[in-house]
Amino acid sequence: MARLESLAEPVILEAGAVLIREGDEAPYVFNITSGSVRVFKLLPNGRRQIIGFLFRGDFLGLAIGDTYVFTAEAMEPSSVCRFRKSAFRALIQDDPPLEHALLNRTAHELAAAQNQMLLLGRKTAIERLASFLLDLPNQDLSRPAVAGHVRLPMTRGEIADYLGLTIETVSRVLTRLKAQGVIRLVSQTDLLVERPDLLRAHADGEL
Amino acid sequence: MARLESLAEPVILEAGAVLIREGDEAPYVFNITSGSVRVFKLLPNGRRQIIGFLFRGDFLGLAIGDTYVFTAEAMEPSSVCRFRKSAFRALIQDDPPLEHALLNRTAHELAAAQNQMLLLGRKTAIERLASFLLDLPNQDLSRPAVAGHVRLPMTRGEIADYLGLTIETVSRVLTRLKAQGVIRLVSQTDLLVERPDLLRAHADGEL
DNA sequence: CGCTGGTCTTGAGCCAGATCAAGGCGACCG
DNA sequence: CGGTCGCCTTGATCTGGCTCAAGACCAGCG
Repeated sequence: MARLESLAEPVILEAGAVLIREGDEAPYVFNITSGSVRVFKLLPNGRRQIIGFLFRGDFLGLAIGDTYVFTAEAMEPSSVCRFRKSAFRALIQDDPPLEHALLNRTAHELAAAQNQMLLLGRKTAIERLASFLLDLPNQDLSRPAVAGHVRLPMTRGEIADYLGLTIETVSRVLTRLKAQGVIRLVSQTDLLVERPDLLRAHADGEL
Repeated sequence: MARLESLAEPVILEAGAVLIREGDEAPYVFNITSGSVRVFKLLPNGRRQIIGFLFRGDFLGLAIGDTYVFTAEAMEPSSVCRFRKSAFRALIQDDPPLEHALLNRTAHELAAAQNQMLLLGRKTAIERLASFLLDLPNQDLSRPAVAGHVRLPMTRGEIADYLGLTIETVSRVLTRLKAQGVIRLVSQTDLLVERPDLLRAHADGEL
């Protein structure tokens, strides 16, 4: 880790800054030190699929090949550490524990991607939202975690593009969950899960 | 590799045999030596999402955790090599090149999963089929590869569950592509791509 | 051969979610 | 504080793909 740090170039990003552009040459690997990042792919006519949301500690750009296969943008003011890929590879080369940790992370990401494939291919809108709310890492480290409290650091549009829906459907389904007493909308970015059991049942497609 | 083989237990599977059952304890890792395997997840009411099709040489069951997170079944008479996970892990432990190769494979699988997320979340039925036909590894090793020839070793139902569609839609879209002169259906399991350019355009959502 | 069961195609109608359209609600700013 | 700009919500309508239904096409088998 100490050796990793010696290679790190810190970079400060403002909200909306492009970290990685799909199709560009891929000389860097990144590690997020603060803030949040959205990773997505685009179709020619502008349709967007968000692949994931990344937070402090997450790695980015590890994927193989000479060009990036997705775009990454800061969602808010953020900071990252940048490593030249060649140097990063060399470091991994003679640090088996590091490579092992990387394999572990990648395997976890793969499992998460497979869950998302199930969600995108076979779940209804309400099941997608329920799954999403349950999966959200309750990464609200600043304040004492209130039980059932969920922060949505992204916009409705980003949620929609992550879940393969439209903004309107996301909004309507949240309203529906509220009407059912499953959740309570505290503000646009905060909500309370009042019935975790029902939310779980929805997520698993049992209702 | 030689050491790998010393740990291998060969297993013969008939068509439809269950290799891995989601939720079961996960003591084994597998490598496919012949045939083909479908990997999928189920929702309580029977909806199925096929995560991938695996062929000779592919690894299976590497994912972390104590229980399998998906089901795997042989699609035809197949054979695999089985390794105890503990032994496999120990072997990896002191074989960095092997671990490196594994990381590489996993990273590739992750990239493929991300492409599939784009497909499932944002592509139309015709775009999904076009992408699928282009991605199919032309793994027809037995006969001299005819240019543009694609074999579909799986049923329409399996294609549907892989692409997040229904059997009927898969059938209709193939008929539509045929009517457009993009492909020709030679038999139920074989087709010819007559206009690769159009197929590519469809796959990228440009039509 | 004719039967049988599985798979595939095709048609008709329907519906969940998309699209189109109109406000509402803050947050920020001068 | 009034105005403006970005989101977000809500309503009305439309539609791509699903569902339901009926045959067609085999391959295997007695």
